[in-house]
Amino acid sequence: MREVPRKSPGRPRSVRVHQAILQATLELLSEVGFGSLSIEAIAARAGVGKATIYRRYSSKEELVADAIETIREEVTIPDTGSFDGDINELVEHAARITLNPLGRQAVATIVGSAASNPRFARIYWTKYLEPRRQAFSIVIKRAKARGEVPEDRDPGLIFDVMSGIMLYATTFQPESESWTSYVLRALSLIF
Amino acid sequence: MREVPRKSPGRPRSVRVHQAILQATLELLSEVGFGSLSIEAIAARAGVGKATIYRRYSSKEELVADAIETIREEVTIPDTGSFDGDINELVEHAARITLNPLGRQAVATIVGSAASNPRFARIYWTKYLEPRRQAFSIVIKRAKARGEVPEDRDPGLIFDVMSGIMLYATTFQPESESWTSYVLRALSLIF
Amino acid sequence: MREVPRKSPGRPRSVRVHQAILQATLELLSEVGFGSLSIEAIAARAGVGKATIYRRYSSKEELVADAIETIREEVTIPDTGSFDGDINELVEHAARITLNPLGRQAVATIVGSAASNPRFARIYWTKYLEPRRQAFSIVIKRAKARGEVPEDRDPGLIFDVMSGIMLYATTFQPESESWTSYVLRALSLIF
Amino acid sequence: MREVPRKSPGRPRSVRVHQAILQATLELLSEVGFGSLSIEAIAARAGVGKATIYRRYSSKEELVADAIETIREEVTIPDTGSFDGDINELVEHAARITLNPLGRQAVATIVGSAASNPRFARIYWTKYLEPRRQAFSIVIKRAKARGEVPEDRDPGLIFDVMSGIMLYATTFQPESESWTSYVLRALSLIF
DNA sequence: TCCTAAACGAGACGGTACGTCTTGTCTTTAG
DNA sequence: CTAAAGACAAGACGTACCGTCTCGTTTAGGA
Repeated sequence: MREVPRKSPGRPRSVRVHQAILQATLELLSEVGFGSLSIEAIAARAGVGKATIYRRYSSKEELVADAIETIREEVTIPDTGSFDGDINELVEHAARITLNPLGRQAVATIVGSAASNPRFARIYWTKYLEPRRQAFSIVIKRAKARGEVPEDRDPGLIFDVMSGIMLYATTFQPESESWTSYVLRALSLIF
Repeated sequence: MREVPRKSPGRPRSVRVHQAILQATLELLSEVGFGSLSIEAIAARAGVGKATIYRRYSSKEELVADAIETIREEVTIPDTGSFDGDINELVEHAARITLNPLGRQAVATIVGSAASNPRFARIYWTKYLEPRRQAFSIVIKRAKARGEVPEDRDPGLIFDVMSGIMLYATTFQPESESWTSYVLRALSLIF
Repeated sequence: MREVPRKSPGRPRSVRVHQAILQATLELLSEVGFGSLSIEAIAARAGVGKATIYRRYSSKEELVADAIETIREEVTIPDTGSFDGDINELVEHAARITLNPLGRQAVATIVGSAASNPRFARIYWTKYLEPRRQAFSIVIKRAKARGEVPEDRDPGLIFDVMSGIMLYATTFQPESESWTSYVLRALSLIF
Repeated sequence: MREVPRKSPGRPRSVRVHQAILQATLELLSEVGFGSLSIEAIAARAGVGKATIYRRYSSKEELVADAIETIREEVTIPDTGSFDGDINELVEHAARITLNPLGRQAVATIVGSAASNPRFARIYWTKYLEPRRQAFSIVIKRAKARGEVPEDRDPGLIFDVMSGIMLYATTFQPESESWTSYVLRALSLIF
């Protein structure tokens, strides 16, 4: 993004404050969940006036969406030499995100808001899933070259099915089996 | 339903009131979503005192869980003669539930609450998914008998993957394609 | 047909709460003044929720008007045997009210609000001044009978002039002289 | 037009700004009253930054006191040839001030603040009442010379009683009679 | 038929959080 | 150095619900 030379008069918005708000939001999100998240508490924890938050975001959804964005990690394209190895690495990476409190709450927030607030799901799709979906096609391309995946498979669709499985596993956490091994077992059905 | 002969003294709880509460809950759930659902509004719409609700349910989650239970439809085991036909019927049935406002909100509620309130997901699992998972194994058995599905496939796992795909499709509603055709296309990857 | 005292349904409003609100209002009024009086503080001091106050009064003015009403003392008609004695007693009685913090603030509130809120002054007039104005005419009647006051004097007007003097003295508190002796000196001009 | 010759370094305070602030203050004072008067609104109407106001005045009271000062009219000493005529002129002059919105609000502000903020009443006393009180003694002196007022009357006290009557009339605006005629009628009691 | 006791509608209650507004201070750029 | 613009921490505003608590009024057995 181009750094726009500012002309707007008045005191500029504080970067420090911005970060304090986002951090407090993420902390509280992972502690109490989206439903019990209050702007009042975020402001208090961030040491900030409520108006300072409302100046930036017009709703809790918007704020949380922005906060969640900041924790998105770099898109990683595994290249272990085998398709199985690549998939393993992707799943383990997803597990690290999905299984800590913040990740769970983030996922829950997105899916929970999706029904009443499609814009919210859109943000998650655009900012998080889409880039990974793109990157994943490279993994598939390599696997096809190695003959590990049939040529006619749609990479996007494979990614979606994988994501669906992980979403399902996260929601209805299997009890007798680890998340990772369950997901891998389910994935064996498609490959 | 026959009234069970009770011994407890005093005025018995009104069946009419019970139903009014549940109906008002479902109506409001589909209108405003779980997050904006207020007991106050439910009581008002049902023409009931708040205490009457709290006498039955100790939390919004409990009430909604009970309300959602009442809309679960009969478990249907399709038997069209071919596996493809059976799957088609299942998906179309799921579409009818998932694509109306109430169904969407119900799913969103369950997944959204899953992170902070596992009990909620548990109810949905026990009351809704599990029975269908069981029933689905019959469909698979028939398909195996017809040679349409390999013998070593785990029916439960297939059901889970299908559910995952539908959950994903419901959350990140594809824009350019209908829910049903998208889901069927994704399912073609596993069969 | 007899007007049956219709009893409204629901929990009746608590008398204890009502009094706590009024008392807290008066306390804070005398401590911080009308301008700095906050509903929040009144609620806190009364140990009451804000909504409980707003249920009864729709504005700070209304609440304070009601609170001030409760401190109005009994209308006293002095009868010392002489007009001078009666006036003395009235002024001393007024002094007791006007010179304590609560009385000062009450007067200040009424006069300060009179410009933007005539209704406020009206209440004070109807509930406080009018009855005293009526009662005062008896004092004058006795004085006229004794020949201490000319027959053609309008009792209401005399009362108004007396009140004006006291209001003026209260507002521009003389420094070198006591309120009482100053007021009596001023009154000597009219009698 | 040239700015006033400066001695202090830096940009001099703008006279235009100063006047804009005072005018906006008076306008808003007469529109919404002292209680609802906000620095924010004054700054907005004057087209001025809030800090510019705070640089000049450290409180709303100070600002309003200064603003009210600017509207004080010249002290006029009537000389119609008769005491009655002089009084008539004084009362009519007072009516012009007291009966327009700004005058009413100014009076209300002064009296309303007197209880919690004696300094405020002091300003009004010093800047407004005192000079007129002095001037009034000349009117009385002439009346005494003409034999219209007894020699032993204290001019200051007469002025005070007159002011008290007017203050009272302004606060409890008589309904059935004009302010002026009511005041004159009341004054007839002392002369 | 009366008595007992819970259920019911209504709504008051002490609170929490909402989103907005104002206060007095601060930080920036422009003059 | 002042001015405008506006960000900032603090906290009051009046509203909406929370979950609990009286009220007076049904609505059922059991006596």
